[in-house]
Amino acid sequence: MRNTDIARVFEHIATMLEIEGANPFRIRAYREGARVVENHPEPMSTLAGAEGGLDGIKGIGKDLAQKIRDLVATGTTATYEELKQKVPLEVVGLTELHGLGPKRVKTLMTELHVRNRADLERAVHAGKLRELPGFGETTEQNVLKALATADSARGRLLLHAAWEVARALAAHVKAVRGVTQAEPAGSFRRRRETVGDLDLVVTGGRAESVMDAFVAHPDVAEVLGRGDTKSSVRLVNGLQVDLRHVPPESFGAALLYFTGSKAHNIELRKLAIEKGCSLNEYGLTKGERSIAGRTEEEVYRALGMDWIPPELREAGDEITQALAGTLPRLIEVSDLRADLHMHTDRSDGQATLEQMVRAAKAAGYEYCAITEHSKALAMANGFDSARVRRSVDEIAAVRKQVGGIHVLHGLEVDILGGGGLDLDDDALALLDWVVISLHSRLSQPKEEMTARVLKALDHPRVNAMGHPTARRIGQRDPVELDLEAVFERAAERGVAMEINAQPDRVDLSDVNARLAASRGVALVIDTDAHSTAQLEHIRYGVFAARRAGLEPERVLNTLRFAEFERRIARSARKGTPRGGTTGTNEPRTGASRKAPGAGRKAVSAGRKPAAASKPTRPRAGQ
DNA sequence: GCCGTTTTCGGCCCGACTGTTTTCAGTCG
Repeated sequence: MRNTDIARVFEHIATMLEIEGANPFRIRAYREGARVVENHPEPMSTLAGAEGGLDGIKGIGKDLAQKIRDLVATGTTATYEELKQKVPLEVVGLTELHGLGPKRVKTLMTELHVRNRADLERAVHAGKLRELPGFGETTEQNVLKALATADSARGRLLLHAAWEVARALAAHVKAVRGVTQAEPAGSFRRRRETVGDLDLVVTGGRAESVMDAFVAHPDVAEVLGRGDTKSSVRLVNGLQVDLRHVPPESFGAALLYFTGSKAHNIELRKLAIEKGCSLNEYGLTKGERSIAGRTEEEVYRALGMDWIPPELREAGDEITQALAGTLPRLIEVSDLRADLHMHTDRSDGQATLEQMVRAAKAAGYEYCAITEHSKALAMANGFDSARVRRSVDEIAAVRKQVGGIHVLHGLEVDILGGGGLDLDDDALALLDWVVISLHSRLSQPKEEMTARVLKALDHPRVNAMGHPTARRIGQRDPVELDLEAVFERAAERGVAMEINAQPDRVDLSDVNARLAASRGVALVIDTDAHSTAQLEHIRYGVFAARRAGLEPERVLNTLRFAEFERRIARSARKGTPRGGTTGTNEPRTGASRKAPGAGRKAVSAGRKPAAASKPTRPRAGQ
């Protein structure tokens, strides 16, 4: 059982207790336990086996430790089983719908005998919700909307939820004697933000041994089918996985075929036909003669084009580009030199300031920005101006404690309802890096929301906008916002747009990031990490950027620190309105592109961080 | 249920917003 699985059980227990009306602090303890487990760098399954392995983990006491041991050993725990009798899991799932919390779900259960989604849908459509105490017509409409939103993501899993298990399965199968290659294909390989199912393409070894190993994997909950070349299973997390065993001479063609997208494949087959060939999952053939199929490169080459990264295979313009040899050099995680959005336990993060900075350094970054919340998020311990002033010294101290990485004193400032910023100008002037974000009043009508964001972008101290559409995949739609207008203004003002890498945000999305780049907007890719473990989520931001076709030059935090400092200082001078040209956002070619990542680890060796000896922000006073 | 503890139980982040009310409950973050 993985940490994420254990965390999910604790989350479920918390919600069940909430519906039952249990002691709120007991509920919180389970929630906290879930968070701690999910973000813990070591697997609970290992720790549970070792004597005292679970001791001293903050948030995990005697009781939860025992439950973790139960879960690891038996897959469940008594409390969970008992609660499931009273509150079915399907009912727990209903609380994930926006606008439905434990109290209303409890009412639905007792008053209307709602036991699952289907019951709820029937009740909503029959107009029964509005009659319930605490409900009304608006709430009924909101539930209807929430059901529709959830529908679009139904049956699909966040890429992050499939990530570990897909890689583990591939490695598991690869370990079978004789197997030479095992690759997850499908939308997983194209790095879409959610995946419906997983296709695993395998070659080498005896098919029978491969199938044996596959269905025996500990994460397999159910075997749906098993044949000579194909088997299907359902995993404990609900994901369906199909494995196909193919001969080595077909591996590339099969990988290509099962990676898709369907539209991309159709375009390729058309091209093959133009050349008098035929393309299918077994290979590219001309009459009886096999032309290519062993590798993807071989197939693409035979069709007269460059190999296309899976992220681009959506039948946009990638085939034209591949034929012309003009595919972009897509950004990679190793191109990034900074993470510019992260929280510590000073606001609502879990790690201390020092731990977070050390983790960023360990991730190989040359610089980073610590960006706590502002005071509008009271529950998150948001900073007011006095707290920001105290923070100046704290940041200075951590720069001394942890050498070898430049630490920017940042803040994630709330955009208030009218477009004002949740921090006064004097305090803003103390910051090196200002990210502005929407966290409240997310249902404003489009015109109001657009005006609000445009006003915020106009503030001269703003460097970037965090998770610009505030969506939560499968849970909350993006805000109503005229993105064209927002990108235009951002380009004018030199404000970067963030690709937030939280797996359930990925915001900007690939599509919107592409639009932003086409309008000359600079992008930043950040994790918004609330723990050191979440720094790894950066990959999901990079995936979106790759799907958007972004080259490293488009992304601000690929710049070396000195260049980055110059860039944000230049943006600061653009504070007063001027005839907007996007020219200053054009990529600087050359310098940043050479030897990606080469300088990162080297920097920590000797160079003293400039920021450490200069606590005031570089652009202050300009 | 966890933590801290001046060891055995008291305290545990709460403000904004919405939609329901007619003074506040529920939800969100």
